[in-house]
Amino acid sequence: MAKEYHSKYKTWILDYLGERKDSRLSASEIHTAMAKDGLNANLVTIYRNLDRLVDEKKLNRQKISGEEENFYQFLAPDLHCTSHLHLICSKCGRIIHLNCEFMKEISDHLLADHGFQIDCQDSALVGLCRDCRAKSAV
Amino acid sequence: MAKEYHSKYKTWILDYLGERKDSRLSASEIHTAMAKDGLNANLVTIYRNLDRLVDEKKLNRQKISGEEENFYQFLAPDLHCTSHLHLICSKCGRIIHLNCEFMKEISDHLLADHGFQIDCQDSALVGLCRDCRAKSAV
DNA sequence: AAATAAAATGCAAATGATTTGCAAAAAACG
DNA sequence: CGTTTTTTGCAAATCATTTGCATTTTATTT
Repeated sequence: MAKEYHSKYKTWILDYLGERKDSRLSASEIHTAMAKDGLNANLVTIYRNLDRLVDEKKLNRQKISGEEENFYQFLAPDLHCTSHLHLICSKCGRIIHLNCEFMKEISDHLLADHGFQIDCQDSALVGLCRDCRAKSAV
Repeated sequence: MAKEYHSKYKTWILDYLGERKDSRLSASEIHTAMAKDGLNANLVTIYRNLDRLVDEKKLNRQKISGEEENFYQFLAPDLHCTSHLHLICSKCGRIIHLNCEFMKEISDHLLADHGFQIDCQDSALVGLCRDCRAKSAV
């Protein structure tokens, strides 16, 4: 008879990120957005709920070169985020889920020719998305 | 008539990482290794020299998911590190330079099919190298 | 070799993201 | 309601990294 507690903050975070599957937000960005929505949690509470959600594998935590903060990203079973790579735009933060047949070629090649077994969850390809490339090519 | 100062610490760091092109070390690892070699610099000095070397594009600074520290990697023009991806073993830290023809296929595909222009310098594929995979498959 | 200028160093303290200890508030369940 | 367990907030700790500043080292010029 395990008790089922729930935190409104945790629910809010999951909903919020679930509506933004193509982006990744930092703890403080989430904190700010939540406050704008009238829900005032302590930043520590945000961190704790993010930790729980990562433990429950409902969110993914990513840190890439040049960033000082961790970023959190929605992770649902039906997104298959553990089996594909993510492209992250270094300008706007947009996430592109690399859900194409080419993905398999990459992992096969790495394994066959380099003996390397990729861990998609922790890997990320950084660069410029189409929109930001267009903007910067003024 | 720009004066040319040089720091023995900077030289030591570059030499040390230059002899370890297939690995990446953190500031404190470098600090420790340097001390073992009888050269005692303050950790702050290590940080400052690493910054300079990154500015001079002689080292690359990388941070990946799950790591709290920055890691530094030797970067020489003849290694073409800016135009290929790096595979990083999450277990032993080994770096594999993805210097193969397949690399071009990856970047071409990302650009053509996803409009994404990869920045190899900040991208890294994390996973298990051949040796660590063999060990963990006991 | 001494004087000057610029850069490199060490120390202490600041920073910024994240974590932790602890007591109080909220939720679950009998 | 009363008890138990979880969640929260606050203050303080932590950890990697950075900064301010006075001192030392180095390069270059007398």
